[in-house]
Amino acid sequence: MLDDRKLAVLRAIVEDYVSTNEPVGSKALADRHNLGVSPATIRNDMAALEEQGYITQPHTSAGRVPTDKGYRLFVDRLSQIKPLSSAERRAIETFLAGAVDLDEIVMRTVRLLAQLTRQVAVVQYPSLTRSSVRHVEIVPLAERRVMLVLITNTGRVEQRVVDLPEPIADDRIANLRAVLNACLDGCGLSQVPETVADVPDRLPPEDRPVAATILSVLLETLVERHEEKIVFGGTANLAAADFSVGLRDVLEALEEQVVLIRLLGETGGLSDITVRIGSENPYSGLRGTSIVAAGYGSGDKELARLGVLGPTRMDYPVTMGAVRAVARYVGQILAGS
Amino acid sequence: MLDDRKLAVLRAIVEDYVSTNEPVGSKALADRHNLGVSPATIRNDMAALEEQGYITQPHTSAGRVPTDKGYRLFVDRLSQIKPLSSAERRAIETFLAGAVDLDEIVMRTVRLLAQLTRQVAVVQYPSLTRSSVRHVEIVPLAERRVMLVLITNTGRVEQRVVDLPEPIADDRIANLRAVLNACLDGCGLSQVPETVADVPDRLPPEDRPVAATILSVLLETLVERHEEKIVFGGTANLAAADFSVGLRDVLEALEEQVVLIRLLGETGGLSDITVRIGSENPYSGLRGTSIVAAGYGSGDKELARLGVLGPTRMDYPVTMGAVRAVARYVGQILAGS
DNA sequence: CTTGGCACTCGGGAACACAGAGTGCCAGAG
DNA sequence: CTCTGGCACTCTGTGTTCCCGAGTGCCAAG
Repeated sequence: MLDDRKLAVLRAIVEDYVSTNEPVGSKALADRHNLGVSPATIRNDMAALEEQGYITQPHTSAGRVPTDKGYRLFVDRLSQIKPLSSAERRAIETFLAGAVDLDEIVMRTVRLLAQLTRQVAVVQYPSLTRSSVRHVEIVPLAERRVMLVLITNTGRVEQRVVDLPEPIADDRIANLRAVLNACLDGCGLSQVPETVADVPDRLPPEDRPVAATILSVLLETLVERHEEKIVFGGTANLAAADFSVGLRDVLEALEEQVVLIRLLGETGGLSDITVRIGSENPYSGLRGTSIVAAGYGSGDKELARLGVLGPTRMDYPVTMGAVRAVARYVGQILAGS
Repeated sequence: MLDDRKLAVLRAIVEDYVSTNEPVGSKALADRHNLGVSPATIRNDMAALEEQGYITQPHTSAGRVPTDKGYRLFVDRLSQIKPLSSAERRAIETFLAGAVDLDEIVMRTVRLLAQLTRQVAVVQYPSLTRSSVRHVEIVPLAERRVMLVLITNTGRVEQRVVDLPEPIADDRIANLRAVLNACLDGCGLSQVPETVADVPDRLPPEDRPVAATILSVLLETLVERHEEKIVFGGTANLAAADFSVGLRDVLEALEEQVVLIRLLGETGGLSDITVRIGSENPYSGLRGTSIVAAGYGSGDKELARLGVLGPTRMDYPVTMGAVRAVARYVGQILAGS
């Protein structure tokens, strides 16, 4: 059905279209790639490719443009991920290494990705549900008010102010803190609900009401914050792409946390790269855009995802290379801190 | 030089141009506003206004458009800040009241402002330098590693991992924490450097090296984070405005923290509203945009600033009203938490 | 199966004309 | 001195027409 030459033609079309942003015709193809056949032959192949929905012409007698299906085939079978240059690798490394805390790691990652790919970058904070507890701190603020701080092994910090039902002395707080930490240290966040069930039993009866209040806030924090935290940057690159049409929709989508999270998608393997092309992705405002995403994590556990978003007409091999590389480095940095 | 009628004409031009986005001519003015004079008279006034640089014509024989100088006069002398409707007030109140921590307050404020003004919203986190210490926490992570957590009276939390020169037992950490908190509690962040100078003296000699390390990181955090944290949102509104030209520049400016901070500008009084119109603002990429900003804070102290950014052709009275209202409510919320 | 030739189609730019909105100026009235 | 109506002038934006060129599909021959 699709012999090797037809595939080569499709590849050539995608490459040319990506680099020139103009519909590509049979003559130009024959000139720029040495396919060893004449334009007429290419035209026949193109007719076949169009027949099967891999390419299309914007109007009669213009060149051909890849369809989403065409890009899909290209990504799956016709392209190889392009590794970064060693200069780029070094740049990533030094740039990320300068970060002092999680916020800064994430922020720098966004900038890095955006700059490297000239696209919009999207980075998810290490997921709460997949992290574990490193420490729980209870800080007295006023007689009947404490701040609850939860620190995860990924460096993420959640804090909440808690109003207590009754005043409580500092030493009782200290005890509560010790018990909590004893129970929870190293506990996976998803196990926290079961684990804390034991806590009241280990406390003197008079502390239990206060503990209950604090624990309920703790659980609430976990549940409520189940919605993942996510940031993006590099929107200026959108304006540079010829986008204009639909730009508004894209910006709107980016500001919708929910859409953004679904966009990054479910996890594949840790260094699997997910590509969603145009209409494949789950939000109609993003019909003209593709998403290239990957998971990152330390060790072999995926903590969260990151990726870029750009016009379907993007340089997939290069973009995928950049996303993969950044994901790996972020994983390393997180593991080391 | 500028009699009342000329000012009325200018006001009418600004209002019409803002609402229609088309150069406004003498006839249209005479029709839509009852100025009581004929178009010819208005033409004479317009000639005078143009002479003095308040309005301009895009090309010969088009209507007039206000210049930056014209908007300035309008804002300073011809307009009154328009208060929000009570429905809007209620909406603000309930929306902001639902926030559980500082991050969420800021995030919601951004959304609120963006939605209310249909413009890009910019909100600065309560400034570190103008806050004071509520609590310092030192959390042991490993034998020679602790996490330093700094909580401010505005609810802001800064954390840093510190590698220690030598192992240290938990009870010594506890002592250090107690001393630190005793010294720093309630201390304005800008006074911290002097205040911590005493700390080593109050510690047993063997703890001093460790304390020195921790203190240096603490000071570093204060200095380094002197750069203020700032977020924005509502960029989709930019695309909706006819912007197109220069949009790229605007997006770039928004992603530059430094530019953004200077944009919000120095503090005036607490409920003073600052307006920067077009070329008045300090960044060339923003020639076509205006910034409306205000300080917010609890009590009478300004903690930080917030505002919106939009095309110079914006509805200043309404925008200023929204910014002022939001700033006040945010102040209240912060004071209450 | 490939190739060169050929007629056909269509989009986009250039040239042009035209209507409409708006101006500036002037002379006369209040 | 100020306001007004009239008038000639000057633009821009839009619609029309025309033409070129790129690119195609098809066909017959190698």
